[in-house]
Amino acid sequence: MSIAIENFVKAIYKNNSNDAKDTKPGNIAKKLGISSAAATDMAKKLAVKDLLHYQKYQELQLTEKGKKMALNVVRKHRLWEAFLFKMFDMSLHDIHKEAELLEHQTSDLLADKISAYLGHPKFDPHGDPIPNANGEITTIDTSISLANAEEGKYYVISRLMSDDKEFFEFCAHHKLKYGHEVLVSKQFKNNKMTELSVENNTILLNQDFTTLIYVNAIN
Amino acid sequence: MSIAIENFVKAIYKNNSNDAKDTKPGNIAKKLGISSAAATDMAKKLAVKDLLHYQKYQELQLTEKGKKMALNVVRKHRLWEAFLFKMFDMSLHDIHKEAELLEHQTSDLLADKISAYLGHPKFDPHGDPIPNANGEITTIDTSISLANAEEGKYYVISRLMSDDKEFFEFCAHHKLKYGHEVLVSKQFKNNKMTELSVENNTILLNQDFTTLIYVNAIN
DNA sequence: AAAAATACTTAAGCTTACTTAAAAATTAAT
DNA sequence: ATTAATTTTTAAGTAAGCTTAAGTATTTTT
Repeated sequence: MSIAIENFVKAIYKNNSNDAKDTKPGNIAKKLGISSAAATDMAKKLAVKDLLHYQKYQELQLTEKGKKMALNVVRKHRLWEAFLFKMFDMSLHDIHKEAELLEHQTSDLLADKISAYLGHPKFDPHGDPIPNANGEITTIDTSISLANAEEGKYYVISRLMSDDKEFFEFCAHHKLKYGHEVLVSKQFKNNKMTELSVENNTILLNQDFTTLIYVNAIN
Repeated sequence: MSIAIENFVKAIYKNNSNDAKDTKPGNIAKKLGISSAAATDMAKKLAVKDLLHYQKYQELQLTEKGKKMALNVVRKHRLWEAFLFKMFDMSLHDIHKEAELLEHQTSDLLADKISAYLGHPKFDPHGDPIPNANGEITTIDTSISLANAEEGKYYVISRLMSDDKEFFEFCAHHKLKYGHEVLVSKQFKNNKMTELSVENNTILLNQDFTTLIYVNAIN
């Protein structure tokens, strides 16, 4: 299957699993940076290949086959992220960009070798779960976004859900990294802002960022 | 530049540097597994991009720009080979196949990281020289093919010049590996065959293989 | 519930990277 | 040095993956 197809199927998968779920061609097109006409075309083509269900004007839905393909690509992406992160001193954003390319040119064999070398990790450096060789995600995500965190509580960062360069630069600069501890010092509910304490520094985040950072409470 | 272009330019480069030098479209086409019509088309296109010189019915010649592109791809290929060879337990042929794909999806940045991690190696696991970041090969190859080796002399294997699966399986099975020592016990000049002694075993090679294995004399 | 805005689909067309089949040039052979 | 064989080129055509523009359906707004 082509890179375009893999990316299309992956975009639908990520759209379903992440935020809300407008999986109509237009929204997928936006994520992929193509026209919605192209997305409609592709959707029809993939329906014939039994990778998704397509009905005019309806949401796109991956078939089991499509979901499996998406998870296989996601697996390779996240394994590359984990591997590059361990091996080389590169920014999270650079690692993401490399993984975005390498994921399509990696045999299942090599993916398994990487996974074994890393000790079959369950999460990548963003905290995203890594599907196993069968395309299954066995971990349960109990984390919540910072936007929904409770004032006065301590949390551990479990996920940085983005692929935006500026976001990662911000996070790196303010020590907002996977596994780090933060105190939610204040929630400004009306203004949808969150005040954090990280290693003696105070940071004020707006909703654009608080919805991208997921955390687990320390009990 | 596309994968097709990178592979085309690489094929010309390898054809020039390796064996003789029929670099007419038909021969390049054969190496790439495409029709010669397609190769002629591509040659014309690349001439416009100043990657090679094209004149009807003449040999294709890379420009400086084309050579640089080829060497950049070759560098990435050989770095991946060296890297995968070091990290994972995979056959030389499998490593070659992975590198063939990864070479086109690797940023210069990542290539440099891999090179640095490996201590800027000068050779890959086949003994092929690795161009530096400027596309220069600084090593001098003094090796000769087994076909031209002298009877009764000891040699060290310096290059396995192929990408054929059976060839590598044969080499692996008979301990014909980069850096290993061999004794050329007999040259059957009329039959173009070479008898080797490798770790107490005797092997008889025909010309198909002796021209692919390069060695350096032990003085 | 009708009008306006938005979004999806269709249609036509483009580029890349191929193909096959025929025509033209080169190379090899007698 | 012709003829024959081979190879290269040209020409026409295909499929993938896009584009823009126009048409049509769906949503949203009032």
